[in-house]
Amino acid sequence: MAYRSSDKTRQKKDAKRTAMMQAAVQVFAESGYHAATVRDIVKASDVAIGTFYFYFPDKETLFVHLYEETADFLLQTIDQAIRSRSELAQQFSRGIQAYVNIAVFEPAVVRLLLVGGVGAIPSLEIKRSNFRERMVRLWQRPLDQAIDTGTIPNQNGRRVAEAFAGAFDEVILQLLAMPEPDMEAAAVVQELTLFSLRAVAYKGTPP
Amino acid sequence: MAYRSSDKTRQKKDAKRTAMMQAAVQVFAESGYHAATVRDIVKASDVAIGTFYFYFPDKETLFVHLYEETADFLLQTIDQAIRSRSELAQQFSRGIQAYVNIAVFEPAVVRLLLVGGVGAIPSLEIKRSNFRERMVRLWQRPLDQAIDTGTIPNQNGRRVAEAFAGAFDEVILQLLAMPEPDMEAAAVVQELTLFSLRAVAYKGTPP
Amino acid sequence: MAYRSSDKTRQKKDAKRTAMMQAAVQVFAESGYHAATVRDIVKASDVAIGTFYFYFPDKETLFVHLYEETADFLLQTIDQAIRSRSELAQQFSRGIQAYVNIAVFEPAVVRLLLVGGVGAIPSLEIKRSNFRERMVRLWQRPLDQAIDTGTIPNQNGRRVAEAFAGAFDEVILQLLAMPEPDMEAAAVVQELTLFSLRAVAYKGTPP
Amino acid sequence: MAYRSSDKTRQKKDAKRTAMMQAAVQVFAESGYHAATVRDIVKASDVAIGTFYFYFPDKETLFVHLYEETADFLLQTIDQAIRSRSELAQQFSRGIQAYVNIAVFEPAVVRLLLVGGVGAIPSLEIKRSNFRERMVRLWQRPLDQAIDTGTIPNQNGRRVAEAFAGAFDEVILQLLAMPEPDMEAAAVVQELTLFSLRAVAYKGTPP
DNA sequence: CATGAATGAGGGTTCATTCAT
DNA sequence: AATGAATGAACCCTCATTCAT
Repeated sequence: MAYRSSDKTRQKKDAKRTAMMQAAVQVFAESGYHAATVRDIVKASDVAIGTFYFYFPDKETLFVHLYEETADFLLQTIDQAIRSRSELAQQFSRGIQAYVNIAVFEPAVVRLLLVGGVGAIPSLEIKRSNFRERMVRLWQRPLDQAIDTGTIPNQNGRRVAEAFAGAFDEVILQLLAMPEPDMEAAAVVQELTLFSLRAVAYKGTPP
Repeated sequence: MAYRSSDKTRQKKDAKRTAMMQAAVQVFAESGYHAATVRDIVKASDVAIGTFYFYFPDKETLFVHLYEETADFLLQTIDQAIRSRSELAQQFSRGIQAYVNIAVFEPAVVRLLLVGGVGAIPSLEIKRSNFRERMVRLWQRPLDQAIDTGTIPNQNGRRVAEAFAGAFDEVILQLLAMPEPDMEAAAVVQELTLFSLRAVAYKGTPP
Repeated sequence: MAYRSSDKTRQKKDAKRTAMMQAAVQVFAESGYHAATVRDIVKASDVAIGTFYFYFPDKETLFVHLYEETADFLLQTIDQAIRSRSELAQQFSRGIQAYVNIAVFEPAVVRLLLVGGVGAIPSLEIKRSNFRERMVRLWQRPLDQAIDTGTIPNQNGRRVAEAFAGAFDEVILQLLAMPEPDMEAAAVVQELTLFSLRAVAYKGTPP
Repeated sequence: MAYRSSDKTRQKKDAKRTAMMQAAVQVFAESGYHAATVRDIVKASDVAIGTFYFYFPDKETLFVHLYEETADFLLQTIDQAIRSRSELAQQFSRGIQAYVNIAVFEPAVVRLLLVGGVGAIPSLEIKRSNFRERMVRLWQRPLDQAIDTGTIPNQNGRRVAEAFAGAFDEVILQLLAMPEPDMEAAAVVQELTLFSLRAVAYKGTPP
């Protein structure tokens, strides 16, 4: 009694937790795991340091959680974009589009995944390689399908997918390093799409 | 006599210094900048901690210096390999070969550059983007030449070079994650070469 | 009506307060002052942390209060048992019996007094030495009387009482450390009684 | 070379370690484990906080080590005093004498053992009960011998030894609470000896 | 030159306490 | 009355760096 709990209170608490997590993503993305201090995060969230430990068990757990959540979000978003089409050229076009979109609108998400977690923690290394693996598989699936259906000539789908994963990451990171990433986004999407189609010796008409 | 003695001393000093730097490269590559402690480095060098500060001003300076030196070594080695040939296909083949070679024989060098310096230090960020920039230019030069001479169709040489840089890095990192990288090295070189030639719509005969 | 209502309220409030204090005694006895957290106490009382501070000003004050209250209870119970008899042997027998009873039925009370408050807080030190002092005096009174009446030979009543206080505490603590203290309780009472009577060179017939 | 190590340096280091441990004993004895902070200890040793961690792995380990070392010292000293004689009265006289001596000359040692470690740490609880156990056995040995040889009547040697252990502790703690413990020391020894001999119904001539 | 004892700023975390609801 | 989210002082500990020997 008293305190009509589980209604507005709970919502507010969840909102705050979410806000703190977003702030944490920014800070981790900016400085990387080690350089980012809990004090930095609470400063960015405008709360006291004790509040951090009210919402999260510790810095490491939060980071790993954020990393996984963010990885899932990125991978699922791209995956859905790819799966929304059945033609290879469309699949790449959409997938790259989705990736670039996230990079432009949520640059911290991409930075967290690509640079924030590097060399962070032993316990994260496995998550990281897991993320890389899933990223590679993301691009490998449409490739293998296209090889099966004869849309593209036979090739090492796995290795090509690795190359794509690395290529897209680098180009997107370079894009984010520019003063106005959104200006270039469309061009990047198109060029990467054509690049990838050429790289797999795709003979159909590009999108 | 005197100059010889001082010469020897100098040599000895340089030898120790070099040994410590090599140990440091290993440690930094292994753990990343923050997780690597000065104590780890001196332990690996089998000297006292004071000795470290006799040879190097501080951890950060050493790291930055190592990063630059290592970057120079990698870039120059690849660059020379590329410049040793004049035909695009050969240039890529040799360049990739050189990169893979370094990765297989000096994995710490590659790890230091690709992961050890990520999110390490603000003062390193500029060196890192510098390194990325030079890496991109490395591949862009032969591309632009080939475009100029009509060997390959017109395309955004810069962007394609970025994609290559990222692609090669990722594939090489994946190679290093395998149990016996040297077993796969030759295949990786060939596949990456073909990949890159297809990606630029090269019509000549592959090497 | 009004006074009854407020009466009920008062009763309810007191009941809750009492319940919390009992829970606190258990927690303090279990972990000691420092290791016991306010959160432990409210968890054991099944109330919110704010409620704790509604009933008690702070952790330290509660602990001191609990300590004093518990000390009073223990000392008075033993004292009454002693005063219920006029013969030395009976007095010791009854006093020891009372002490052992409390230990068996309210072990937390004994633990709180004997170990929970040790090295807890500067402000408690005086209460602790006070408790020890009263405990000593408890046993000293019948001793001095017996010396006065010639029941036992002359001796340093104070020092002997100190020895008894310490002896009883230790034996009782050892008893509480056993798996089933109540099994041994009767034997402990008898042995301690005989022990103490011998120690004061009592020549009458033991109880 | 340089630095004639393992001679003066090592001695100095050991001396400092010892000095810090003594300071730590004082601080732990004064405040108890939890209330004593590492900063208190280094302040008492007049060194920086890092120096503490150069010599000791952490607070807990040091405390446990100190506790064990101190316990061994106390128990062995008393044990030797007891074993130096073969007659019960002499054994108790000497043992008590040894205990009181330590209390007077090294009060912190006694305080650390009797109050400093109470409710400190789960990992210490076993050491504590171990210490109590050994303390009891210390007094039980001469008792059981005397019972065997018929020097004293049959009785529960274990329980009596517990009582003695508690009695001596309490009297000694009370002694240490006095303004000038050494003034009373001799009287305490004599009285406790007589007390214990009476308590076991010893009929020979007291020392 | 080389050593390693010594330093202390700063990081992660706990927990008694407050206060708006 | 009761709640529990929020606070921040203070704790333990690490590690880059210095300096007397």
